[in-house]
Amino acid sequence: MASQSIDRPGPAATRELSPVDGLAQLSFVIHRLLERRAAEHDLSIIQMRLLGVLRDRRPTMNELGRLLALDKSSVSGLVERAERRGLVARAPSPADGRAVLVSLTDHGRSLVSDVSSQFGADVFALLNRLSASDRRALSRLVSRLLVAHAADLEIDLFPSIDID
Amino acid sequence: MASQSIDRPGPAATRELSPVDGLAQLSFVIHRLLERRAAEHDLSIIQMRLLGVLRDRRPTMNELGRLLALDKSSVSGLVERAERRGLVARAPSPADGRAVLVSLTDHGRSLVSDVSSQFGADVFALLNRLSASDRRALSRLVSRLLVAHAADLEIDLFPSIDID
DNA sequence: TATTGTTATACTCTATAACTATA
DNA sequence: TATAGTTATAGAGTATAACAATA
Repeated sequence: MASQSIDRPGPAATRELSPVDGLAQLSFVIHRLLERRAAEHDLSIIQMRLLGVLRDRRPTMNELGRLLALDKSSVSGLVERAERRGLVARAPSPADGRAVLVSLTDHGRSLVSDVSSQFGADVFALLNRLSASDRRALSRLVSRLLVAHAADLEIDLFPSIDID
Repeated sequence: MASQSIDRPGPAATRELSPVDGLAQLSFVIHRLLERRAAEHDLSIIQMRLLGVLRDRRPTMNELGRLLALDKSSVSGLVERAERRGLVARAPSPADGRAVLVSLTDHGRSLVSDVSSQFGADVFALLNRLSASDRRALSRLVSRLLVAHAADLEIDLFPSIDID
C-alpha cells in the first residue's frame, strides 16, 4: 500500500517515493480530482463513467452492464436515476423487442463535457508542475506502460478510450 | 476525461496517449488493482483505507473523520462494521471522556498487510513491463510530481504516507 | 456553550433472486 | 428454453439533523 516507510536518503537530499508507493499515491490524487469535479455537478464516479461511456455509444442495458462491469439490476437503477435527472434517455430497440437502448440527452452530453474538460484541466495543472521535458518524458513512459498493459489484456487502447 | 480522441501519429509509428489521458488511464488501472485485491478479502476501498490509516496511528473517531475526509456519522458506521468483523477495536480515551480511540486488531493488521503486499506485487508487475532504466525514470518523475503537489497542499509527504 | 460521538433517516450504489416479456 | 430487462430485497456507504455525554 501507500503506507509503508520510505528509505530516507541524506537529510537534505531530495527524497523519492518507492515506485509502488509513488504510483499508488498518484492514482489516488488523480482519482480524487475526478471525484471532486464530478461532485461539483452532483455526479458520482459511476454516474460520470456512465455518461462517459455514452459519449460515443448507444448501448443496450445489457451492453452497458458489460462496459461498466455491473450486474443488470445495478444498471437498471443507475440508468433510472440518471434518466430521472434528464441526463440519459431510454428507447426500445427496433432490432430486439426485449432490448432497451440508452443514450445521452443534450443536457447529459453538456454535463459530461463540462466535467471532462475541468478534470482534464486539473490533470494538466498537476502535470504543469514538471518542466516541459520532464512532462514529455513522463507521458512517454506512461504511454509505454499502458500500451504494454493493454496488450496483456488484449484490449485495444486506441479506437476510443473510455473509463471502463 | 479519458474518452477523447487521440492524435494518431503515422500508421506504423508507436502511438502515444495524450499526457492527460495517459495519467487518467493509469490512475484507473491502479485503482482497479487495489479494488480487486481488497475485494478478494471482502474489503471495500474505504475499509482498506481505514485499515491503512490505522497501521501507524491510533486516532479518535474525530481524527479519523479528518484523515478519511468523512463525516463523523459516516465514520461511526464504517468503524462499526469493521469492528463487527473483528478488524478494529474501540476503546475510551483516557485523556478525554468523550473521545474514542480506534486501533487495529491483530486480525485487521494481518489483513491489511496481506492486501497491501498483494497490491504492491500487482503494481510491481505492472512496472515490470518497463526496462529498469525506464522504471527508474518513471519513479523519479512521479516522485517529483507528487512532492510538488504535496507542497502545494502543504502536506507532509514523508513522515508516514497514507491513502488519505 | 462547545465538542465528541451515536442514532434516526434518507439516498446512492451494488448484488441476488424472482419475475415478465420477447426471441 | 434462453435472453433482456425490471422489481423486491438486503446491505454498504454517505450525509444531515437531532440527540446524549463530557469538557
